[in-house]
Amino acid sequence: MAKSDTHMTMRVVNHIRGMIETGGLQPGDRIPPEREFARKLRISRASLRTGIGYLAAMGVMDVRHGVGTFVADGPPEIGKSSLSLLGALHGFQSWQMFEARRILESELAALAAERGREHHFASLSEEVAEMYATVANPMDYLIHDIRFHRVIAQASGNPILAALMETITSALYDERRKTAERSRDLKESADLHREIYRAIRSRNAADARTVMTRHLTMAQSAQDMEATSGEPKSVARSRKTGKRADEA
Amino acid sequence: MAKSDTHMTMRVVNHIRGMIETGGLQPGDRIPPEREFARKLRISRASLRTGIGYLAAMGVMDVRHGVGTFVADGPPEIGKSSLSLLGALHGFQSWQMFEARRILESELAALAAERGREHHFASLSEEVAEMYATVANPMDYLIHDIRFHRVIAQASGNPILAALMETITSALYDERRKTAERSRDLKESADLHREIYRAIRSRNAADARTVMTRHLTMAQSAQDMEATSGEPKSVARSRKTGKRADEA
DNA sequence: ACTTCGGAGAGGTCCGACCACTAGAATACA
DNA sequence: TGTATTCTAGTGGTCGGACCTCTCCGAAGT
Repeated sequence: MAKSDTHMTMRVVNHIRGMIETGGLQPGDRIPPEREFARKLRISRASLRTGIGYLAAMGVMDVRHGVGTFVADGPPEIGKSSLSLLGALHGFQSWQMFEARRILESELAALAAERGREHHFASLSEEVAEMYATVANPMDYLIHDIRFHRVIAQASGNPILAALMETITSALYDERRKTAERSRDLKESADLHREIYRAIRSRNAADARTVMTRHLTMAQSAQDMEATSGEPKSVARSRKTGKRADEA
Repeated sequence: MAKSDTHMTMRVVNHIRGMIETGGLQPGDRIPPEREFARKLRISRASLRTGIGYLAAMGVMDVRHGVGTFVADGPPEIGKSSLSLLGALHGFQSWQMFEARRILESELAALAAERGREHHFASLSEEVAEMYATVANPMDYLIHDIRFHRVIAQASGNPILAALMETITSALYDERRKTAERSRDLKESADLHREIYRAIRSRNAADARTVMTRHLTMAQSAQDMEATSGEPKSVARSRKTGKRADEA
């Protein structure tokens, strides 16, 4: 994991990495134009672009056509776009994604109960109110649902876990974004969110974790039911060998 | 997340994605040589390469100089090399990584207790034995330590969580790979691993989770102590604004 | 002021040549 | 015969330089 010499790609990556680690490059900053930067690093523009592409794929750089290349701003993203690809490749099952989400979010809720601040609680309260107000409109409801969970992730005080959650949930939505839930379910869902909110606000970590687990378990079975009645196929496809994960 | 038309990169990515999703491309398979493939897709070799580079950065493709380009084999990797970069960029704290690891591995241990199979238990047992045998050699000990945790991840039956764990632990080792622990600590560590093993083998999920949590908490304080006595600097550097993570 | 137009500057794509690496075939040697 | 060496075809890596497209913003026109 060193190879600073060969491989132009790594040369670029390490150079920029160094600029970031020494604080010379911060989120939102712009790097020099490709032609100029390439000249400075004594490499071709093509090679420079390879390196930048690598960093952009990992969410570290943000390339904007006609504008420039910037260090990524906003919340960190860990392999956000890769999980669905990897999922198709390794045949991830839907229940595995739900399980991962359930585990992450439950702990996130517990942490939020311990470390959340007043403005987080205020946001959560507001989103819950909006959820009740939009039970008749699944599209709008979903927006507040997502925001609710996102606020909890922020309130947990752990951006790494928050990023992991973001990765999984986006892959989950990617898989089945249709799932137009019925209003009756949404009412129940809103009730659960309210319970979660109360547990967090009263700093009851154990309850927050428990209710969040219950909420996500229900959400999973709801989707499973809908999937079963529709097309009974799983995410996984037939594979050449099904035992790759068992080797050392 | 569609844009199949413009952007050559996405055209390539989506094409290969399609080949994977329809099962026409499986792990280990080789894609055509760049020149030929580019001609087939009616795009330049350069554009094809940017697309492949994107997929390679996400761990979906494996490009081997002088040999060919293959669909990634082996266990899935989610942003494995990106976390340390992202960490430097967003100022992830060491304790946050430890916390994420603790949460993931604790649940992984619990799941392993529920779903582990005989051959997993056998592997765990063997690694524990090796750990006791190498308490005097931190270098060798570490190998078995890592393998022990990896077997648990496999035994959990959830490759997604396993991949996330892999991502975090590798970033953790990346940060401080020196930490030559003392033999006395290793003996205690081995004892804890043995306890974890026993809990898992006896299918006691609660105990497995508890002991794993204890183990990782101890490991963290051990490293913290060592770090404090040495250089009292944190992973984070000074930032322009410290409130980026709080916006909607 | 407001709108429109155009140009500067940035990234995106392409071409075609050449370099570097790998694996296996062909060859030389013991 | 068996083994070591060399050669070579095939494949990814790098290069430079031409040209296209997109954004932004200021100048000109209304």
